[in-house]
Amino acid sequence: MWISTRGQYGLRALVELARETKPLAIKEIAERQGISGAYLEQILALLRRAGYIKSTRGAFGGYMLSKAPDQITTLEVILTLEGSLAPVACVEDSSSCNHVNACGTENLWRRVDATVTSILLGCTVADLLEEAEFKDAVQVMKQQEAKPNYQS
Amino acid sequence: MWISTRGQYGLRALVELARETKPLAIKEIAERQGISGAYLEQILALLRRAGYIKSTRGAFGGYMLSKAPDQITTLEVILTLEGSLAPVACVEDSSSCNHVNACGTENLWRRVDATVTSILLGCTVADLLEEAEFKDAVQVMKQQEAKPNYQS
DNA sequence: CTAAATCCGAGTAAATCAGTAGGATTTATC
DNA sequence: GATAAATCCTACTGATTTACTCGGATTTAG
Repeated sequence: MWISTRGQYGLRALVELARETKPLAIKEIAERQGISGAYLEQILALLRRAGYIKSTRGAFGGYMLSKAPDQITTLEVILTLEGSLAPVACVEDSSSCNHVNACGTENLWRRVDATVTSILLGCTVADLLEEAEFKDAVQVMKQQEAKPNYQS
Repeated sequence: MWISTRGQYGLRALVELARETKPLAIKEIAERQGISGAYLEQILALLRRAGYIKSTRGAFGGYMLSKAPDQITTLEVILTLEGSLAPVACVEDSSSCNHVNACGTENLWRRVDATVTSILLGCTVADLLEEAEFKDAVQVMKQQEAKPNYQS
């Protein structure tokens, strides 16, 4: 598990915010996700300072996205919350290598890094919301199946 | 940096072993890589117990690969040393999810996991050795370029 | 016998993770 | 203006992991 809960919770919180058009309170998001509100608060603070969300203080306050969901890539969010996604240090900073022999692993790690980066760059919060809403719809369909319609 | 030095050092040690046909001592590998011998020893113990290398004890002892380099994928080595490569917990164990709403991030993390896995599965120790030897050759060529040949 | 090597278990300083705790500030509503 | 509901901010903490170090037991070539 190399994406910490900070990144996961943050991304999922953005999806929840993308569902709404009015401010959503930490407490509400935390309940939907089944996680600690105080912890989520710290994560949302990072996302706010990075400009992805804006807050309304006071009663009936909460958070809203400050950009359109399709303008927020999962890459930037994860980089904001996790710092870096490089599999090994030398992918970020090639001076961090001190081995004597030529290292055969460099290309491998660069390829891994580039691929992960490209997947996350190609996936926005809007895409995640779409997936979540599709799952919601499937869930509703299954419930209706289980409950046969006596009216027909 | 989500691949720890345990995985990196272990993989690089295997490449060193793949260069040799006789036992190579920890001390020698550690010097070539510029890392701690006592730490490397623990890593090699894991690789030995997992069956990738065999040891010869006593004077003039050391380690050798116990399989052909092209029969050892980087995936199995990294899994042995790192435990798991799943980006998030629910990719390994779907019961570890407790959120209430549908989660839009599941497919994303599964895609990342599958892609990383496939890259590592498609790269063997032989491939890493080839890259290392290519770099060695380039290094030699550069040195000869810098030192013009007065005999011609 | 000795030197060189692996084998094995214990310990450890530092960093990170996943929170908890508590108080200050802001704001809508009564 | 008081109150309740919310964000804001900083500090602390227990558990785990990381990247080692250390010491000694065992094995083996010469």
